[in-house]
Amino acid sequence: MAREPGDRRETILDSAAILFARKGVAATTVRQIADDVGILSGSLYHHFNSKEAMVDEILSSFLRDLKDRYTRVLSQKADARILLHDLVVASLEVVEAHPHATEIYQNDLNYLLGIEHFSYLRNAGREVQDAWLKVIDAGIAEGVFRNDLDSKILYRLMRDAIWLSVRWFKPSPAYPIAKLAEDTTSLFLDGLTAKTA
Amino acid sequence: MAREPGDRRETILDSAAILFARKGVAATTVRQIADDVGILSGSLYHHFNSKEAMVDEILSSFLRDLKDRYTRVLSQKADARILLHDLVVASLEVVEAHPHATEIYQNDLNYLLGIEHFSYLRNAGREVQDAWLKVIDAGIAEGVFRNDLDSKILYRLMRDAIWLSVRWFKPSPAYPIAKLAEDTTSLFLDGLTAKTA
DNA sequence: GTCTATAAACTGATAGAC
DNA sequence: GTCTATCAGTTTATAGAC
Repeated sequence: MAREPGDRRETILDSAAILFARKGVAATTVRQIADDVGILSGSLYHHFNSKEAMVDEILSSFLRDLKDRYTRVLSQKADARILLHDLVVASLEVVEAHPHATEIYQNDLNYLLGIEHFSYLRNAGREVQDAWLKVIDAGIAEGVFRNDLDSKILYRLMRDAIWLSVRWFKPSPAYPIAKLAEDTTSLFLDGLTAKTA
Repeated sequence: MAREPGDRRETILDSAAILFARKGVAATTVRQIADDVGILSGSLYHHFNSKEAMVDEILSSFLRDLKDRYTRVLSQKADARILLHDLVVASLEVVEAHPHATEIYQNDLNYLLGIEHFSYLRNAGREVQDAWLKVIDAGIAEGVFRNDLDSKILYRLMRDAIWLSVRWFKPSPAYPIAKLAEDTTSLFLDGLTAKTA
């Protein structure tokens, strides 16, 4: 098993992401990251310019993946119900692929937005919103979705329910990610009320 | 307008709560709190034993209020649909009454649970969950709610959507908190799909 | 690529004057 | 109740040896 170049960087980023997600970026010290990797804190600066740079790299790859998947979903021609379902699936797949980055984004966004360098996160959030609003508004226009609820409010309610699943959902053979996507979509599309058959 | 005793404590807690909510507990320094109040950091320790003690007081009054309101809701005899609606209303009223505490709880729970003193927050979360599960499970048993979705998953999806509204919802005359409660309940009970009348 | 050593700034908190 | 002054510990980050 030959080690690739850049392997070391990845090891460090993995440790950092786990710690950032568990205790928050501000409360995680470079010493703790170095301890976890098994080196001294000064050595981290051979690989990264700063603690911020580590956060940046973690969040960037997360957002890149998210944007790609959303673009793929929106490129389909399909019923708004299908597209909404596919956005849920795409989101949950990103949660699965980047659980720590997702948690950092959810927990520390306010803190990061206070740092000049991370102001680009505001645009990222806006692009995600645009994707959802496109689908929701199309559904309303087609008469597939109700028109008595504000689409931005619908988006925000669904967004938070979906992304915060990173805090509690652990996929298992009995309840895999695909099943959570089905159940979440079903709840949002059809509601909790029992069918009076 | 006579100043009550304890007024000063409240002033400090208000500043602290706003800063904790905006940047996170770990990233907020006692100096920043003191600056915001208009005193020096050492003077804070005449009113509080530690930074933790401030967080503790902010979260305690938040959780006390929440628990009281949930108890009042559950003491009613009513249809599960009504009780679910009332839990939503109670939650959003607590968000409105304690916006900063709500945000601190949502953003910094992981960090706080890492501090020995805040382990009681785990129980608080469990009690909230119990209240919701009681209502959801009763609704399923009565046949009012669907029985094909796991009640714990339903709870978590609704919980995160409701509580995270603290991050974006600002009540206005045109869209007051009661309206958000109606819309949220309506989405969860009836879903997004248009009625085919 | 890691370590040694350390700088420079910042942190929560304390003691005692006023 | 606030300020002055300060402590002891911690923080991110750097310079240079190995």
